[in-house]
Order: sequence, then structure tokens, then C-alpha cells
Amino acid sequence: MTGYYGEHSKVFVSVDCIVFGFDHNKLKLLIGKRQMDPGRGEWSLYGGFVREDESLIEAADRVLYSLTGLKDVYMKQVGAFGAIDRDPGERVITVAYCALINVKDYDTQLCEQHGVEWVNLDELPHLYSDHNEMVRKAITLLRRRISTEPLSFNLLPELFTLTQLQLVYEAILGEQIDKRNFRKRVKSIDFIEKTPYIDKLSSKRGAALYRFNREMFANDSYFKL
Amino acid sequence: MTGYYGEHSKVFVSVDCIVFGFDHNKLKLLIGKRQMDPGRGEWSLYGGFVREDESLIEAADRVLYSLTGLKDVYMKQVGAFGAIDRDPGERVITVAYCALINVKDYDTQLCEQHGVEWVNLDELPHLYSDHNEMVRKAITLLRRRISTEPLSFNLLPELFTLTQLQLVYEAILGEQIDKRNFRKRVKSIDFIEKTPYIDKLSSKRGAALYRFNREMFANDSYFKL
DNA sequence: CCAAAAGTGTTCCGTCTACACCCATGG
DNA sequence: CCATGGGTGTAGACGGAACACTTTTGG
Repeated sequence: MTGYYGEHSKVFVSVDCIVFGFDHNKLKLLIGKRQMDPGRGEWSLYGGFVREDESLIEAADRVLYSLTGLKDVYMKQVGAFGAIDRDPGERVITVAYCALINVKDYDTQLCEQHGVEWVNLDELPHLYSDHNEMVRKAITLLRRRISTEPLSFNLLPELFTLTQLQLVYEAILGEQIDKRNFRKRVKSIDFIEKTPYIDKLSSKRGAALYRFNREMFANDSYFKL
Repeated sequence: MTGYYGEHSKVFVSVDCIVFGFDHNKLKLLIGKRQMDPGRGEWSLYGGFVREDESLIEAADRVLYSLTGLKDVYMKQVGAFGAIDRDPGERVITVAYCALINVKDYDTQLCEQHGVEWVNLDELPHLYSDHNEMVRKAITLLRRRISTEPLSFNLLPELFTLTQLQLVYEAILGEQIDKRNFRKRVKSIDFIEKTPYIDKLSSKRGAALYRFNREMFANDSYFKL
């Protein structure tokens, strides 16, 4: 099938991280201004080259860790991008990974140090090279998967209110959801469990805090929210 | 974000084609025995290295063309595979593409020349390296997308009977579908159009031949079969 | 005349959708 | 006492699933 290695040329391979967060009822993306050429000064995703001693996902984990200080983050491959001129300097093929993190967890210091910041997804500027396309593809992926996989919890703290959960859904889907219908659906899912705790910050009355129960999810056949 | 090129190492990048066909009411895959090391003699997908002057999808198109003689084939990226030792010889990162072709169209000569043949998907042998994983991922993709995109037509000739179409659906989904319900759904889709032609080969009574109308599909909002 | 595939409707049930009001509390 | 967000139920529409018989004709 494939010829011998020697006849062929090697290329640079990088990973780019599309880091989603959720704050102030909005989906956010972690982006920064490129600090090197080519594209210096342009808004860009955060990425890095793949090393010889790591797999693609390991590279993505490492890059994300170096940026946010976070490990064991929910990550999904978005796809490989390989247009010839996508990088103006050299031929670079990149594999985009989408990460969902809880904004409260990440290391502000580290992010500032790398010159990245949170930007509202609906106010996303033009990004370097094909990075906007990667973001679009990532959102399409999230929208498709949100009703099949327990994605949303990764954007929330361990304990969350149903209103928060609904806001995440609305932000990802880009449309409003009826509160009663949403809560009805949530009630029918047994791996979203009510805790005895009450959140008093967001409302005077106080809202019940819920938790995603991983064990229940694992046993529990399929997801249908 | 990314460092300078010079500090980093390059790797081989290849594309692998997961070529699906449909014949004798079964989904088939085009695979062959590797004719070179490493892995000589093992069953394998057909692939090739990405050249400097082509994008990933162009590489996949070229590889598929060289194998089947087909152009403008329906192709979808399945994902990048980058485990360190996935290729026993050298570090090779590969991007898998899934192709759907009409078995009648491909060039038998070329395929024989490359030593590949059609194998029933449900009798798939162990494949070289991580190729089985690629196939699994491709099927998952097809199953997810079949109700959202007009995939099935790519596996059929220009004109097809409803029974054929249903068999494609059943093969991809791996489950039986009720004939009346299926035909009801098809009738509600206006870009699957009945032609005046009758197929007399598969039955004594004869079956109406249908056609996928691309223009209608383009206009026609969404797909829901 | 019969085997083999084509073709055709109705009923039921569960799911999704639309929709508006009371509750608890901090300030 | 009132503004703010939390919490609750029902009825109608819709879509998916189950289900069996008649038609045509080549051999």
C-alpha cells in the first residue's frame, strides 16, 4: 500500500486547542494574540507542535496543561486541517482538539503569561489562518453531541443549579429552551442527581444544587437530554 | 503561540481510505494485503503519503483515484490517528478518510493490480495497525449521519429501487426497517424522485426506479430520512 | 399456478411543544 | 412589600412504531 518511507517527505504537525468555557451566561473561547511570526499580533487559538515522544492526544493534553494548568480535561478531536498554505511560513498540518473546561478552575496566571484571554463566542474576532473554521467545526460538533453525550457538565462546577445547566444548553444550541420542558427532561435522567445543598448566591430564594453522577451514567444505558 | 519551526521535528503524514461499497445486499470494504514492510502480508486499508504539493483531501482523492480510477467521490474525514507506535517502522501520523462508492463504477483491473478486494464488512479480518479502529469510527460516523445527509445514494447506481435503498439503510444501521414505514418516509422527501423506468431484473413484477435529485436537495432545507 | 418481490394505510402510543402562575426570600 | 429568580402541570400536536394483505408476472 504505502511506499517506502525514504521516498516521502515529512511535515510539521501541530495541535490546536479550541478551549470553551462558560461564564456570565455566555460561551467563551480562550484565544490570544500570536507572539511570533508568521501572523504576529493576530488573534489565534493556542497550539503547539507534536513531539516525537507523544501521541496527538498527548500533545493536545500537554499544550492545554501548559496553558491552563488543567489535567484530565474533556477533549475531543475536531479534525485535521491540511490545506497547503494554511500556515504562511512552512507546511504545517494541524489537528484541532476541542476542550471544555470550568472557567473557575483554570490558572489565570498561566493564561495571562501566555497572553490569552476569554472572549465571548458571539463576539469572536477574525482569527489567524483557518482557526475560525476550526471553531465553527467544533461548535457544530458540540451541537450534534450535546443530546447524546454528557458534555455540559464539563463547563460547570461540580455542583450546579438547573438554571445554570439550562443556560449552558442554550448557549451551545444558540436558542432558548422552555424552562418547564427542560426540567421535565432533566428529571427523567437519573444520573443528574439532586444534592441536599442550596445555592444562595444567584437568587434570594435559593436554588437546589445538582451533580452529574458518573457511575450512574456509566451503568445507565443511554443519554437522552 | 507555536514556537519557531526549527526547534521542532517533522513527521510522515499519510492518508488512509476506508472505501465502502454495497453489493449483494451487504456493505463491503475494499482492503488488501500489504505488499511492503512493515506489516507485509497483513490485511490493510489502502493509503499513501501526503505530498508537499497537495492538501490532505487532495491526497485522499489522489490515493483513491489511483486505486479505483474514480474521481469526485463522496469522501469524509474520519479523523487523525497519531499513536506513537501505530506504525512499527517510523513515526507516521495518518488521517483517515471514508469514501462511499458504487461498486459497479470502480476499476476492477486497477484494484486487482493493487491487490485489494471487496470484503463483507461483517466478515472483516484483523487489519494492520489501528486500521480496524478507523473502520469502526467510520461506521459510527455513517450511522450518525445517515439520517442527516444523503449518504446512501453514493453507494447506489444513478437509478435504484426503493428496496435497494432500504437495504443500504439496513446495512449501515445494522438493523431491519419496516418496509411500509420506510417507504412512507421516502415519499415525504421530495428530492428522491420516482422515474418512469422499471427495473425488471430483481423481480418478476418489476420495481419502480428512483433517482436522487441534487438540485432539489440543495434548495430543499433539510433532510429527514 | 405458484413463488417471489412490489406495493400499500391505519391505529396506537409516547414524545415534544406550547403555555402561565405561585413560591420563597433578601433587601 | 416588592423585585428577583426558583419551581411546578396539563393539553394538544406530531412523529415513530407496529402490523398483514393484495398485486404482478416469469417460469
